Amino acid sequence: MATVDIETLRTQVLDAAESLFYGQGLQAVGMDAIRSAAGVSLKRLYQLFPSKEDLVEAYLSRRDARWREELARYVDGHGSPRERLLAVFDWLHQWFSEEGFRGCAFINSFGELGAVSPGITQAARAHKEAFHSYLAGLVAAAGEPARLTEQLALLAEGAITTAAISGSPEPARHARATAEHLLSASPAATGAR
Amino acid sequence: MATVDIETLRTQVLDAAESLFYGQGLQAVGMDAIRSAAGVSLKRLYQLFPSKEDLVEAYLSRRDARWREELARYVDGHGSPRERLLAVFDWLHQWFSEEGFRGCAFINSFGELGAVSPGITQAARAHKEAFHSYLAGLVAAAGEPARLTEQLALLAEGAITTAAISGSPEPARHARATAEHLLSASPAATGAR
DNA sequence: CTCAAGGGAGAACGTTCGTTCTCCACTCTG
DNA sequence: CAGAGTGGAGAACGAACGTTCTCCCTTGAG
Repeated sequence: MATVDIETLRTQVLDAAESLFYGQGLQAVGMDAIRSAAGVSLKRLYQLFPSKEDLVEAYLSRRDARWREELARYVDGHGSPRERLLAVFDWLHQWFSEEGFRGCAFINSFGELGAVSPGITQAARAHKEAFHSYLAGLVAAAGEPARLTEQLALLAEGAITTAAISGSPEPARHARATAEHLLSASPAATGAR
Repeated sequence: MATVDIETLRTQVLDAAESLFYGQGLQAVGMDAIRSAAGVSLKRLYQLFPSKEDLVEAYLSRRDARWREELARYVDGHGSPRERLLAVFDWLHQWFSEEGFRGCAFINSFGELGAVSPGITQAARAHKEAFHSYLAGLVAAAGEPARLTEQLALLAEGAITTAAISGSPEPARHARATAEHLLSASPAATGAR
C-alpha cells in the first residue's frame, strides 16, 4: 500500500499499449516498446499482464468500452431521436479527423490476427454486435423500422474503412447524407425538418 | 528453355502465397511455408521474388486484378444497367459464401501493415479507388446521379467487413436491399420493375 | 566415363521478440 | 548500523523468421 497503486500502473501500461498497438499494429509492437513507453520495468509489466495476449485482450476490451462511451456521450448531447441517429455520423466524422486515426482497432486486429487468434475474432464480433445493438436502440427510439438498423450499420462500417484507407474524413459526410436519405424516405420521419 | 517455364513457377508460387497470406495474414506466414506449399526450393523462391515484400506486393497486385475481373465478368452477365448495379451485391454474396472467405485482402493487409509499409497502403488505396471507378461507370450507365456511387461504395465496403467479422454472407443481402431502396428513390429508376 | 553446371534440400546466420533470470541499489525494520 | 526484501535495469535464453550458403545429386556434353 505504500507502493504505487496497481490500478494506476495498469492504466499507464494500457495507455501506452493502446497508443502503440493502434498506431502500428499488434505484431509490429514489442513488449519492450510498451515497457519503455509506459515507463515500467519488464518485471512489472509481466506482473500486470502475464503475456502479450493478455495485454492485447485488455487493450481491446478497454477500447471497446471507451469507444462506445464516447459515442454515447456525444449522441446524448442531441435532442430529437432523429438528430440522435444522425449524430452518430457526425461523431464518426470527428473521430476520422483525429490525428492518428487509423481505422477501427477491431477490424485492424481482426485482419491481422483473426485467423490465428479466436480471442481477437471474439472481441471484434462483440464490439460490432454492441454497436449494432446501440444503433438498434436509437432506431427504435426514433420509431423507425428495424430494418434501418442494419442499413445504418453498413454505412457506418463502410465509412470507417473507407476513411481509414483513403485518409479522409469525408466518408462520414457521405454516410450521413445517405442516412438522411434513408430516414426521410421512411414513414415515421415525415414532418422532421 | 529446357527448364520449367518461369512464368509457371511464378504462378505456382503466387497461388501458394495467396492462399496462405489471405488465409492467415501476412506476418503469420513465413517464406518457408510458402516454399513448401508451392513445392519450389528456397533458392528458386528468392530467384523469383527477391524478398518477402516483393512477394506480398505481387500477391496484392494479382489479387486486385483478379478480383475486379471476376466482379466484372459476373456483372457482365446481366442485362439492364439497373440489374448490373444490383448484381454487384449478388456477387458479393457469392464471394462471402465461399469457403475460407476472410474479408477483403486489402483491408486486412492495411490493418496489419499499413502503418508500417507505404507500399501496402498504396495498394489498398489503389484497389479501393479502382472499385470506386468501376462503380461510377455502372452508376453513370444507369443514368443515376454521381452521388449514388459513393453511397453504393459505402454499402459494399460495410458489407465486406461486416460479413468478415460476423462470418455470415447476409450483409450482402441487406446491402443489396438498401441499394435498391436508394435506386428506386432516385429519379432515373422510376418505371423499372 | 569424366567433368562441369545447375538445381534442390535444408543447414546456417543474424536479427527480432516474448519471456525469464540475474544482479544491484534502495529502503524499511530492529 | 546490519540485514532482508522489494523493485528496477537490462542481460540472457529459446524460438521463429528472412535471407544466404553449402553440399550433393542429377544431367548433359565431349
